[in-house]
Amino acid sequence: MQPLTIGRLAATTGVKLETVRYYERIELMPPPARTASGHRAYEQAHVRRLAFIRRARELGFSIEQIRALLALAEPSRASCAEVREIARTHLDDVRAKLADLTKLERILGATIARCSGDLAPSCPVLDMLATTERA
Amino acid sequence: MQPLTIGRLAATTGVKLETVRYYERIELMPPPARTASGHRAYEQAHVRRLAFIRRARELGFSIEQIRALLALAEPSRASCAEVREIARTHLDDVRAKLADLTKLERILGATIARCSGDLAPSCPVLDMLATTERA
DNA sequence: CTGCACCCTGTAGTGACTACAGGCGCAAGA
DNA sequence: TCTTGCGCCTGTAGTCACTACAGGGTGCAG
Repeated sequence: MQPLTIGRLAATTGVKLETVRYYERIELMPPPARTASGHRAYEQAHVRRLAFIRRARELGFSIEQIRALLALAEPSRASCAEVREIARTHLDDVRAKLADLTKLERILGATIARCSGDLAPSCPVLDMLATTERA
Repeated sequence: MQPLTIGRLAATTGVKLETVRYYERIELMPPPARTASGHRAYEQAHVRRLAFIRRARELGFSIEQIRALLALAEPSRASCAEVREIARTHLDDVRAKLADLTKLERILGATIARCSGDLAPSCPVLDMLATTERA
């Protein structure tokens, strides 16, 4: 298997080129071999690792969480419980955000619905934002 | 009406002291008068404006959106349509995030449910992350 | 050989704060 | 009177996860 350039790795995994370099800088990705001229040369293992990272980021895991997940995935995995713990913590975060956004959606939706958009004496949106503010 | 110190303004509106100074620096809040010794002295108008900002931030409006809302609220040219446009744009954002999070919640929830936490041959969470296909 | 896409490093910018560092002003307790 | 301690001041840097340059070098097709 031929090594890939950073551009090919980025295209293959759907991660931006600058982001790959960023992941290397923060030591989330291991530094690859270099060609004689200093270009990065990636192996298949890098593709797998970066794909894993991308998927986890899409699912909203933080970089630090991914670091932990990768560490747990590395050796002989008797650590499924720890993995589940990280995932459950993240799920709790997601559910909290979901609850906030749902409430928000209701408030904003109801307020905007009351707004005619015409030249009205007062604006329901501004009224909602300011019970005491006028000017 | 006595002017307030920055600490009192912060306590009254529930905005942190450093955040008040930050809002002044980015010109979201107008610079208040100063006492002889250089301490900030706030009027009632500042309290109203900061309360408006806080409410809007709670509802997830960006600083730039709030800047626009405040500009529209300033004179008596009640351009309710423009205000509604900003609010509707924000509502669209909220709904998009809501959809993403809902999907996420489903995937994470289902995956974790499949996880025993015991010593299993493979971990469903890691398997899901290692899978490139989109769910 | 001349373009031009690709790669390199390093730094700074994003949003919306938050956290110091290092100092001054002012009122109350010993 | 001293001192303690809080609250205020400025300015800078850190957070998170990138993203966007600036200013070059490399590699290959035409």
